[in-house]
Amino acid sequence: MKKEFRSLCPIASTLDILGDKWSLVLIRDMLVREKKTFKAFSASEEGIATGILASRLKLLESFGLITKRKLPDNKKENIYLLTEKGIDLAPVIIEVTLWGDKYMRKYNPELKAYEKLKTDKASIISTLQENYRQMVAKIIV
Amino acid sequence: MKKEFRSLCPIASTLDILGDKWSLVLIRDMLVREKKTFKAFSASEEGIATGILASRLKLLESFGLITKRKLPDNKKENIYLLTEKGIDLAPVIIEVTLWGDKYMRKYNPELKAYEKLKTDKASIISTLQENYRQMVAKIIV
DNA sequence: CCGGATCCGTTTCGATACTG
DNA sequence: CAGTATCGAAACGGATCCGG
Repeated sequence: MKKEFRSLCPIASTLDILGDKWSLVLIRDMLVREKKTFKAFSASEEGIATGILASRLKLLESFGLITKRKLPDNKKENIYLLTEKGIDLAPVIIEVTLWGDKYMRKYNPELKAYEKLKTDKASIISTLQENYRQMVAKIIV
Repeated sequence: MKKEFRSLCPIASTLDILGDKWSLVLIRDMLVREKKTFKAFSASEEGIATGILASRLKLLESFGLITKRKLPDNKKENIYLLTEKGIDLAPVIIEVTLWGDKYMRKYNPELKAYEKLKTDKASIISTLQENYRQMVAKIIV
């Protein structure tokens, strides 16, 4: 197993998308916290500047991880939604979260939920993804 | 489950370490490809500049993800090894790899190994980590 | 040679102000 | 409210240089 595996993991091209401070935060905001608007992202606790936010949303859209649309009944507000490609990043987000919980625990106030997350990883990921899909379905009719 | 989960995932602080183009590439090089020297990292297919490499290694060391040491029998060569904290990033690397395989497949020449990886994720991660620990044990005696 | 520091032009970031 | 404009600060990346 080991040898063949060494030539794998060509993650560099993937990190062109994920390898920055904001992309994963935005995707987590969408998937876990169900944020959808420029305003909501902008108000994120981590404090992203509007210029960076705009460029990051554009990048994510260009890579097909999110879509941008206006609702028919609301002309002024843009809605950003994850595509399946973006929703599929849930496992990455969960693993990063778990690692952060283990080694940067000072930033984490809620331990119980993490225990559950660790033991029930797969089902929680599926639930998270399914919930998001249903929310999207309700929005775009 | 959903509501309590929303306040979680404070990944921003974690992304101060992981959220850049090179950190995860270096950790993958160490863990999966067993690279250990400045020279080896420098020769990585992705082409990192020496200045960036030096600063990145220093950063990873300062966060306790890697250690730097000289072997007693070789005074000129520095050896960089992952700590447990770094080895524990294996799940993240695997998930990023799998996502990249699914959505950036043009960069991936070996599909069979990925199928195995997908179905056998947990055991492959353990094996990978255990192999690395044994290699480290052999080196530092 | 190897590890890594330094210099320098270019790119990107981040905060704030501003516009439709 | 959704972004763009601007500008100083920081980071990048390539090349080169230096000590052991």
